Amino acid sequence: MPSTSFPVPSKFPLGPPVAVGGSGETLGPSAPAGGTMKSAEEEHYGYATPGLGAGLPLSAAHPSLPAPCHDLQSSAAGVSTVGYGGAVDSGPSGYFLSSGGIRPNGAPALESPRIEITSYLGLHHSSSQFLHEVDVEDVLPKRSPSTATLNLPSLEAYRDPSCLSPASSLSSRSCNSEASSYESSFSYPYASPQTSPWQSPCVSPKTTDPEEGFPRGLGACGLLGSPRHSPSTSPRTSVTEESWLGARTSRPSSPCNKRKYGLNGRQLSCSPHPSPTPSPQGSPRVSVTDDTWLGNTTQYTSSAIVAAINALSTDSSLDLGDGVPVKARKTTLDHSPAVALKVEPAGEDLGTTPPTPDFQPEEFAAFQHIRKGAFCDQYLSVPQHPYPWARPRSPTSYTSPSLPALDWQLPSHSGPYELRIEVQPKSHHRAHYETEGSRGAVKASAGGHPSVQLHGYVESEPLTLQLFIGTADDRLLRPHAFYQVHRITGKTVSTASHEAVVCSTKVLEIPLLPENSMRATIDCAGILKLRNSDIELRKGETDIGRKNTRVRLVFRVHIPQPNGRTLSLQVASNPIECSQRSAQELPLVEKQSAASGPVLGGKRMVLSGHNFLQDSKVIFVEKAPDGHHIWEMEAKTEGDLCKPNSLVVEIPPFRNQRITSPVQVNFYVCNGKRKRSQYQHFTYLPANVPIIKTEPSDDYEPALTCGPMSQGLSPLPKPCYGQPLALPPDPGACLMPGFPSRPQGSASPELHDLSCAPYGSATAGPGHSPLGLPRPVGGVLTSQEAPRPSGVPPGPPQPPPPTLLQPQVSPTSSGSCSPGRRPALCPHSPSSPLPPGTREPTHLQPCGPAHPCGTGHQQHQPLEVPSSEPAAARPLPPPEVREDSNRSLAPISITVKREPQELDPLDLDDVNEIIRNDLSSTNIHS
DNA sequence: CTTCTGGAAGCACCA
DNA sequence: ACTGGTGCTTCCAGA
Repeated sequence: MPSTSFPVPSKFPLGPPVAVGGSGETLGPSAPAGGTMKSAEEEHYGYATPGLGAGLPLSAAHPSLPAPCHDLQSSAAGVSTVGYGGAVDSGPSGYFLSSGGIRPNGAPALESPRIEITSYLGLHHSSSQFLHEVDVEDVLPKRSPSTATLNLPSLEAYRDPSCLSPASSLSSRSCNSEASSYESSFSYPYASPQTSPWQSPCVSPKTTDPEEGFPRGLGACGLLGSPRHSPSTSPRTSVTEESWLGARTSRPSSPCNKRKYGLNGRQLSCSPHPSPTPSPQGSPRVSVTDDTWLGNTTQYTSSAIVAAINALSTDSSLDLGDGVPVKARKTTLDHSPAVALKVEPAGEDLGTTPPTPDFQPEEFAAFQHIRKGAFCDQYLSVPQHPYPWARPRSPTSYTSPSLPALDWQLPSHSGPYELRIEVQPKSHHRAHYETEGSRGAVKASAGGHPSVQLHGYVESEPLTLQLFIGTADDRLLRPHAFYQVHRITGKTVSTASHEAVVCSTKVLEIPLLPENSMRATIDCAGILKLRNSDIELRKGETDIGRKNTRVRLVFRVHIPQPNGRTLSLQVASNPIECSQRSAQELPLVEKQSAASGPVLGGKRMVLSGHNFLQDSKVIFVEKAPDGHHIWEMEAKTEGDLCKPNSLVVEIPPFRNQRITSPVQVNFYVCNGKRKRSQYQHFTYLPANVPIIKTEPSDDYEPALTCGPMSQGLSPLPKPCYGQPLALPPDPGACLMPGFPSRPQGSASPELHDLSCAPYGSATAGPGHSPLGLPRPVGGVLTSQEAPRPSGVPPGPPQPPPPTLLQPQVSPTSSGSCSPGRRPALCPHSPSSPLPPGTREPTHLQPCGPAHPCGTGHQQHQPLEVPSSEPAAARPLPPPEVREDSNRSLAPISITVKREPQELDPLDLDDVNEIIRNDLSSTNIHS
């Protein structure tokens, strides 16, 4: 493990800043050793950690918001502060406020003690949890300062101890542990309190911890964010807190019983104890649970209530909040109880997290520590880890503070820079469970390993490439709740890496060195599968794990800018099927020869992928915003040409030959009742599409639906959500420091729109997620929030008033963590499937406010507001953008271009009428 | 001996 | 309520 520590530390610019602040402080207090290291780091970096913490401000605002993560992110953004060091901007205050109680003090306060409470498995009840939280908060303050840093880590570690034991593979554990510790500190920023807990655990325990930690952590973000709805049910409901805990516990327990629902349900998790099996873990989990519990219980009172309310108000939010948030929140909230309450309502998650933000890193750390510590403590109190590597890490960890939340959609290129995946990973990679040994690093389809390169960077300063496991569904890209990146070490691994935890999401940090042309070979990243039962129980988790087995590798790089800001770029790989069974049976479309075609159909399209059968069927589907299928048509396939890896289909004519603007539909390959590929995007172009289309709006709509996805070629073009590339809502997002960009007015409105539409539809239809964002409390957010959000689409179904919007936005951002919330921005590329990676802000277009952005699912898509993005982001990207570019700029026009091909010069008049009708209709709908 | 894998058994859930 | 098909996890065993 330690080995991992690379020399790099210094190299990673980011790390230092972030980590430093939080970690350093925290460490110092609690663990001498660790502390020292961190402190050292901090010194080097000189961040203002505290300030950074401030970055969080947003979060504070968000409090209401659900996702802690968001908070973090948002906060960062909001703060705009300095990139790394970030200053804090006013944000902090905001945070505090928002956090309400959060106050720094409070936050830290988390009372580790509470942890003890943990015991309370029985608590199940949320109420109890809240209570805990409260307590914690109270406690925190006290400790926060001193203990916080070090202690937490230690605590966590200790807690995790349980984890430790459990853990299985060294690599992971070791990594985790190490990383985790650091991470935790770092993470704060991002992660909100939530994170912390996780992290801490992870960290400390070293080995095992990691896993546990992640899951939990994941839960926070992932849960929130993701919501898959899909499947249906979502277990999580009840448990939020518990779930977190449970999750943790459960794993360990795995042995025991997996899921007994009864068990799970609650306590069982507690069962975590049970988990013990996993030995270490068991306890750890327990602890965790405890934590959660505690948190819950304590805070419960107020927060619980609030949460409940919130939940009611906003579904998605709720979940989020519920999940991890609770604790986190609580903790954070704790700081300011009153506030907390408020927050919670809004978005639990947010609230929680945010609070943290406020606090200085230290505080966060404290929180985390506390939590962790609490948990851990109770269980184990092991000394923290050695920090040897700690320092090194710290550099890496930097990210946290002001960096954009992991669920933020960021562009892959901006100005002269472009982050590109030179070698895509294989479409299948069997993830390993914690109970199994590692299944190795993700490989490239052609052998070797994926590789990523940052183009356009001419500085001599090394950067850190972040890697985390993201979702691959139609929705916006976000950390995957059920999968975590797993650090692979060993003789076969040539790339140095270090694990960090951000918002409960494990992030692998890999050095990008100028001497290597800023290129990194990803041979150190495996994929860990978390048990569905563990994750679904999380408070905030809305996604379900069943059949949610596709992921994408998400790479990020944060480039310091002369103006003190940080430009963040992100690119996501093609989807990777991680299920053994699915990989063997489900058809997978990796590429399609055409992303769009005339409404008349008749053209052939070649699909390449896996598991195609002679009798495979290709079904084209048009979905309404609410998710209903408006039209379904089986395409003719050429059996003769069908091969396991390729399928030739004849594009069927669209139901409406008179469309005036491109219409995005989906199609999938079906090998049987339950053996369907993911939806792929396809855009029907008007037969005549004269350029008439003038109205962007029209175009947009269509585009929205799918557009984004197209970027890449990605096989998966998922519909709207596509996330793939989504852009960041705002470019600004990209820039860490000042989120100023965000503020950009226009954006916000748009966002709102998006959010509204998307969310609404999203939720409605597919069911997904929970977008519901809490509205948050817009008020709460205040200015701070506004900034950040830009990217994020607001969750709320309906757009709030302008003012609110911003706030919401921010919340959303914060919410990013939360599933529902994710930003809606989407690139417009209409149909074309964008590669995941690509996304540019610019590309994004705002969806009409009203529009449901596209089809139901797509709604999420949002739109983006290019303008909103900060200059940095904005810079359009270089040509590379590809499809996106087209989209981006003028979605409409672009579309138009396409159309021409097929269009006939038909009757413009008719066309115009149609357009008008469409518009009017759309407006109405909207 | 450890790690990486492929295969599959068992159990629980979904239709 | 029952049953078959699926999907998720855990185990086993070979390389």
